[in-house]
Amino acid sequence: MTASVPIAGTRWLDEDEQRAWRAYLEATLLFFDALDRQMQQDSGMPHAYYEILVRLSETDGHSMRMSELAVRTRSSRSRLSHAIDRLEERGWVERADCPTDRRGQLAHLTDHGFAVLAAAAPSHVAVVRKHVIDQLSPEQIRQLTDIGTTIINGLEADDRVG
Amino acid sequence: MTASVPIAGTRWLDEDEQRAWRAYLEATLLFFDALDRQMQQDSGMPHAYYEILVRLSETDGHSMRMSELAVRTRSSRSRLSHAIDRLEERGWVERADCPTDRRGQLAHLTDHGFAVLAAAAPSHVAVVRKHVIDQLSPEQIRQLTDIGTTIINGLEADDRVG
DNA sequence: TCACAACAATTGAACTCTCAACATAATTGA
DNA sequence: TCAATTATGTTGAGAGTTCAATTGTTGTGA
Repeated sequence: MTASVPIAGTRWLDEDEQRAWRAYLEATLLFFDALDRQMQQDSGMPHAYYEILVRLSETDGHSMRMSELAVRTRSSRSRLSHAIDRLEERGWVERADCPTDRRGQLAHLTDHGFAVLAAAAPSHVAVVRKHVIDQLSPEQIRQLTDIGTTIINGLEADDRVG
Repeated sequence: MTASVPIAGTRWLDEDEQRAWRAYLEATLLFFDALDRQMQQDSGMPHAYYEILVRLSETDGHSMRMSELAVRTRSSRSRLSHAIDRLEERGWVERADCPTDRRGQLAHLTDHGFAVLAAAAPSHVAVVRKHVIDQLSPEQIRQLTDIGTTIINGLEADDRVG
């Protein structure tokens, strides 16, 4: 739908906006498909699972509350819960009761999980570099940081309001 | 995994690159989740289906070959085939034999499908505007276009090679 | 012309994600 | 103190995606 189909009250995208949106959309569709395919082939897990392992590996004790982990990985609680099920089946993560809140659960990265993460990391970085980072100038790296941060802030503000 | 875990031959991301990648990743995870949720609530379809209808609506005759439609929507053939199944069940799209190639199939947007698309468009544009376009300056809109286009070109070149 | 490769599209199973519903525990405030 | 509210996490069903295998068609080179 374009500006040639006017509907009262709708501000359509102008040509520049349309191009930006399509470029962002298509780049993202293509890249995330490529990323997931590569992660699946090289490391036997989807990218989302890799990010869970990364987040756990960055903490002291390689453990984190489920709710905290969901926020950090930008995941829903339900998605995380299912994902941790799969990761537990593979022995990469274990669940433990939270000592300070009986509702809580801790996700803990096992030594095996850490080894799997370490093995997966190089090819993951290689793909991100090849298709994103190394394609862009240092200036564009800064621009992408600003654009991404701005979008995140807007979405988080929106979240807090409704 | 960071530069603090050196592995021979791997070029890790430096701090600026790391920030850019995380900002892009998280903005995209948050935004596409929000977009899909909104599309599902307001229009009863995932964003990917909306894009299929848009592409069909942009052609003369509201028809396109499956393979062509797959390329334009940055979709796999399999994904598209399943998606068209669902869209056909709802009466928004119909399949027809291709007159020039007996292997081929045409996807055709029905009048009902077009009406559904027209009804869905305003709230779709509103979300894209709210969370992306209206958050960015005209300069950032240009930057995002360039960044996205660069990434697309790299991925397409990679595709042609291997 | 014919065998063989490449192309177009589909299929079904396995997997991931979403959504709503649920169970349990902590917190709030009257 | 205790009922109502809020928070944490899980579950199962339904929906979408992926991957490999399959069918049928077209193109190519000997």
